[in-house]
Amino acid sequence: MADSRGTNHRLTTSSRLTTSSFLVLGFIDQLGEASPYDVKVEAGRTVAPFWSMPHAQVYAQCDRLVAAGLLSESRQAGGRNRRLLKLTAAGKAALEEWLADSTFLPVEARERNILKLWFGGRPEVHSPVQLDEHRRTLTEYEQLAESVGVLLTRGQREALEFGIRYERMMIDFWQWVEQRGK
Amino acid sequence: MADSRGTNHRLTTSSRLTTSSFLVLGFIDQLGEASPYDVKVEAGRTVAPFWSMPHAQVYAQCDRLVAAGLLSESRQAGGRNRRLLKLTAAGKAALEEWLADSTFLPVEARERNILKLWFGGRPEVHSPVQLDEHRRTLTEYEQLAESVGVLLTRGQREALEFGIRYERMMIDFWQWVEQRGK
DNA sequence: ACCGTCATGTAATCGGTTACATGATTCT
DNA sequence: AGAATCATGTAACCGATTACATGACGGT
Repeated sequence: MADSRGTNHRLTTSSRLTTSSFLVLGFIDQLGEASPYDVKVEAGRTVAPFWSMPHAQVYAQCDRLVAAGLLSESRQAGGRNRRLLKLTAAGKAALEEWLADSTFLPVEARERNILKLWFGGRPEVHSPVQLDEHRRTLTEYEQLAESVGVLLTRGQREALEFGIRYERMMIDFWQWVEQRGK
Repeated sequence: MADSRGTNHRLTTSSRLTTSSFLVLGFIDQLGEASPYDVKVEAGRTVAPFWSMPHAQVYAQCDRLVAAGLLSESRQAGGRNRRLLKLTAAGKAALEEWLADSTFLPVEARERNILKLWFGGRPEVHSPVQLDEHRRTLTEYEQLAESVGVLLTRGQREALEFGIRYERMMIDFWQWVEQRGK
């Protein structure tokens, strides 16, 4: 919702760099050279649980970033005429600046089911479903950590750790909610 | 960002009820009768850390909800000509349905600073700032729980508990990040 | 030759954000 | 009387979502 709140990175006179922009920059940086499709696939494979982006948005961001001179574009000669994107010097600089910016941006939890509790939703209706799902997700993350954990970069492992801790916290929370109902 | 993902509550042919809609409905239900301004103030005072809404959005939602017949509107005779809004039967029904809907909607954490770790941001740049802020917020929440805890409704206390647990989790997480750097 | 999915977009729409604006109270 | 803030909006813009559309490639 409120992606433009907080620090503003100006793109053009009218446009701003959003977190989605930096996602795209970040992936193209990691991949060296990539098509919008590559970015979409990579994003879906990895950070989707934290920050998802429909593919239309990836294409839109690529257009904007090329227009702003943060990405360079070359067409693959034959075949599917893919757009091959690379970071320009300016793009690299913008990404580095973003990565180094430690400004605290308060995150709104946006847990709808907790809002429902606030407004009088019945815990016993919600907690079983929530518990099931969070337990499932936790298992998934823990298996990931066990199987491919050592292959991850430091930052990737840290992000996964966050996911695991988040799920554990949610499980504890919903158990607590359930418990105090008795 | 993606508020319309997941269960869709249809408002008119073209429009949907979003979480913001139910926030407005929920507050007007709690207050009995309220002006958009009352909703804005109440939202800012209470759920803002979980789900904030700029006042322009509150007014827009009120308009939509009145148009959809979920709110009834009457003008205060003298004075500031305030709009007094009440839930209609349909509005009450829509709110109840939402509250009872336990569908699990995966929440994207959208913690930008964790995304930065993913893309190679330096932990030692981020963790001190994050730790400071999360500790501050935790203290705030804990004091709230201590001072007004008993006055809260069950659901409000649960939401606050979530906030406390979230902050604790974040503090533990960033400490873990800091620790493993050594 | 056909079919699925790969890959790449476009169009329409909408909710949300930002910024501007203004009359009504209340306080000093 | 003047200032501050209360209360209520409007307008413009924009990013994001949803849905539609289509050529290219790989396997059978």
